[in-house]
Amino acid sequence: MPRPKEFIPDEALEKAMQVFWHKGYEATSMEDLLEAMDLNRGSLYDTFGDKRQLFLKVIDRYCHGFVGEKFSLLDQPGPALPTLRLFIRGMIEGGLADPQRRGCLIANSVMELSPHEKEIAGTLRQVLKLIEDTFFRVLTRAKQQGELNNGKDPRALARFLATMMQGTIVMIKAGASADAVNQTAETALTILD
Amino acid sequence: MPRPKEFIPDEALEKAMQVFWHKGYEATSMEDLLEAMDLNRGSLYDTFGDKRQLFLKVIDRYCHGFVGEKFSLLDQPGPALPTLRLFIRGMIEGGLADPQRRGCLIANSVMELSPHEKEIAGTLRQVLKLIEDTFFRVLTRAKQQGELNNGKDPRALARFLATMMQGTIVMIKAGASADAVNQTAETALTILD
DNA sequence: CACATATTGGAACGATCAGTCAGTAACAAG
DNA sequence: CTTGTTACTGACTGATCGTTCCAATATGTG
Repeated sequence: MPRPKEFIPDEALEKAMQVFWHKGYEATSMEDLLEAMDLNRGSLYDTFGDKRQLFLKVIDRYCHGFVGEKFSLLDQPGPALPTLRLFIRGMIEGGLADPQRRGCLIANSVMELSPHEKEIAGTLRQVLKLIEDTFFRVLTRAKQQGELNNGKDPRALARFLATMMQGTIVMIKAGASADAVNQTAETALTILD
Repeated sequence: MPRPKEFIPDEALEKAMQVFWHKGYEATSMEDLLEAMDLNRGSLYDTFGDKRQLFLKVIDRYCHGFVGEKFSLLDQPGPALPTLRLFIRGMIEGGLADPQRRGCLIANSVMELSPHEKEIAGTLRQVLKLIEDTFFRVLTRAKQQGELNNGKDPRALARFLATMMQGTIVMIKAGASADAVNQTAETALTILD
């Protein structure tokens, strides 16, 4: 009996994500979102709540969709360490290829909001934990398969890789050259040897 | 003959820096700045120009004062590598000790503004280059003094350390535990062995 | 003491902010 | 067709944004 929506919520959420990713939370106005999502105020507020709630939904989508999809590659059986290396190089290549240098929505949001928005900060911390844990699993598997030196600590390495990724994102956003970023990544990866 | 200013510009700039550091550029209002700097609109605009110009002055101050001061320790004669290790550990300890977890004004600004504000982005890139070059000098010195393995590349390591620092700042802002951050730092430092 | 000058305090500007709401439109069930 | 339920529309709110402007004020010099 209700009148059907004239938009697909998930598609609208995708558009909202692009805007937040590109401009950041504060710098994104509801006007921006309405235009990008191609719907009107009432529909937006009815469907997604206010700006913060919408943003939380966007973060959730980014986490489960974008991040989850990419990182699930690491949990597939087969050689662990080479896959991990390829994954990290691919991640960096992707970041460098973006002409807008938007970096990573998670890192952007941590830097902009974590100190002030406790609820959002909690969500973001969970995502980072998820990333660390994925690295941990693949490193543990690498160790079991004899690909990783037995003296190495998978937890420490997982944290190291996660931190390194975030640092690389900062450098990419700062405008570092592809050469410098790649050299840094290769330097970091030597720690797995 | 003119009436003297009732405030010390440099002190006011210091206050402005604290606000920008804590809240970020967009989220800081002129109202916030007026209150913190304890002066009135006319004086602020006459002395520092508009918000962006004030921010550039703040960045400049942060770079020459805060960053310059700390990093100059690395250029002093004596043992290079141990000094570098102490420096990095001290940097991280300082970041963790800040109850507000403000991170680093440079990194914060890169993440918030670099993609959109070309002028500010240029200034920030210069500061990061300055940091990388300081690491490069100390590593080169370490190599000359036989403290660093001859096979190591000072430029690559300098970039690595700079990137690692930025990543650590992200993690600190994200609310990572001191243990995790310290473990990560120690893992990263093994690359100097 | 008075002049010249820069600072000061605050009113006011238009623009934009996030969010609200009453009125209209569209669908499905009875 | 009527009715109930939801979605869309767009004008509107009060607050806040960065910025401008000016009269009042306070100072050091002649």
